[in-house]
Amino acid sequence: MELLERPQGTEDILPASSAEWIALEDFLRRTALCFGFREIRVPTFEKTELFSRGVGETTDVVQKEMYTVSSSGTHTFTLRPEGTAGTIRAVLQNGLLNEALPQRVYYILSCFRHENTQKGRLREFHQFGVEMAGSPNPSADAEVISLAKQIIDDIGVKNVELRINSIGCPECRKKYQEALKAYFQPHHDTLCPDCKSRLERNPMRLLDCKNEKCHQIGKGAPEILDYLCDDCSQHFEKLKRNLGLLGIVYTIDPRIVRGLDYYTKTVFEFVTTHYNEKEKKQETLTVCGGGRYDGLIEQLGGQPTPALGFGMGLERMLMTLHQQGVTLAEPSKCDIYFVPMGEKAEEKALQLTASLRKDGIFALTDVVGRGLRAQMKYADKIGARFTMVIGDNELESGEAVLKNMQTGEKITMKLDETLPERFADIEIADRLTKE
RNA sequence: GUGGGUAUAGCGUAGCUGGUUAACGCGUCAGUUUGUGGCACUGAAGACCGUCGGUUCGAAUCCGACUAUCCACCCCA
Repeated sequence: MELLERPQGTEDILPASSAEWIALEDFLRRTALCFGFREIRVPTFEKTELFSRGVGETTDVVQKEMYTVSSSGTHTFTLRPEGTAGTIRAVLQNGLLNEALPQRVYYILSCFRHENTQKGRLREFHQFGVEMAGSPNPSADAEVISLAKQIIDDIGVKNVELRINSIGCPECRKKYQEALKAYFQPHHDTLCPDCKSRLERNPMRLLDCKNEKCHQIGKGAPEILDYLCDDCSQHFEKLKRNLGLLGIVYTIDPRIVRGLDYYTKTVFEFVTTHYNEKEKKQETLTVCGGGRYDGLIEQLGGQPTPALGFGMGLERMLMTLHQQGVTLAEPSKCDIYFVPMGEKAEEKALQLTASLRKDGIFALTDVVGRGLRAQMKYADKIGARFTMVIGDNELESGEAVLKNMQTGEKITMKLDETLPERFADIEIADRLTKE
């Protein structure tokens, strides 16, 4: 039954949970709009070079996690491993930076990374993200962060911590990396093998090594914040001030370096903490990560333009909500189910169902040919809120009984063209009494 | 790429000191006389016991490999 096996790291979103995804997406769209962001939709795949140049040749994402296919032989294409590169490409290609700046766009899309899967880590996962281009000002950073913050708070995720850092501009980083090398060099022999190679390639990566020895050595390492140039330093100070004004609590985490090369200055993460009863330890999960990438647009061939953004993992958001006992939405239930008995009644039910549907009511009737009892059972199983039996008696009298499946209450109604309207009133009243 | 766990109907499980028709719960379908669902009862469908190979008279059960999946490292959303 290999055919029936889903590829590793992918998920089916079934009818039972799709309502929750829709609710989440609606919420994201509404909130993003309040901050002036409008939706952009870009292709699922792009030319491979866009990612290798945009995301960075040396990153793990580019080096070993991309799904790359060649088609015509002249180009190779890659399923997007993140949303920023393609979005910026579209913004540049379509001249969106010629509109009033800053340009604000958001996206909801799936990303693909060939990783080993585990909890909260998929090969196809969904991301909500925003990008703002055209402002070098730290208040732009604060605005983007406050959008993420508002989403996380309003949707009801708890135990979330905002961690910020500045990794400076390329100049400060160069100085810092030299300082790091100088610091770690004497410890070279005690470092783990990974870190030995990191020392040459990307010394900043040593800082978040989980190896105990490297970790200990790293504790005394110089911090990037001490190596920021005046401009970067002032930028970071103003960001902190703005966050304070917005009442946004944060911690400074000098070890956030982020895995994508395009970041400059501000980087941040929203991290959830969750106590795992089984393992008896605190687990953390990044649900949102982002930062400023002032060099990316130029790197991709546009006019030098400062920009920033974030990506938010939707599976991780839902997972965290579920761990915290929150459900965003329940699947829709049938409003009314018609139970016809006999051929004539079937015809009547068919017409009634159609007329209710035209009024936007979720109405069903038998399409299997079941008897009364079986139909009632079916209506019960699908959670129908009302049922109406139609047989010879009803056809003759032109009246039928509407039954509230939850309360058992019965109302006699005329089977004429006013039925949809009158049913809608009853249905709304029923909904209200429940809330 | 590295390390560990798991693999039996749609789902959750039992069976695992080898022994013939693989069991149970939930779910699905039909029925308990065409006039009202939830409860109960009856019955049915549904599993080549992850795959391949080995040991044996005999394998879901023991052994090996592979694959998938989960968890952790790495890294990230």
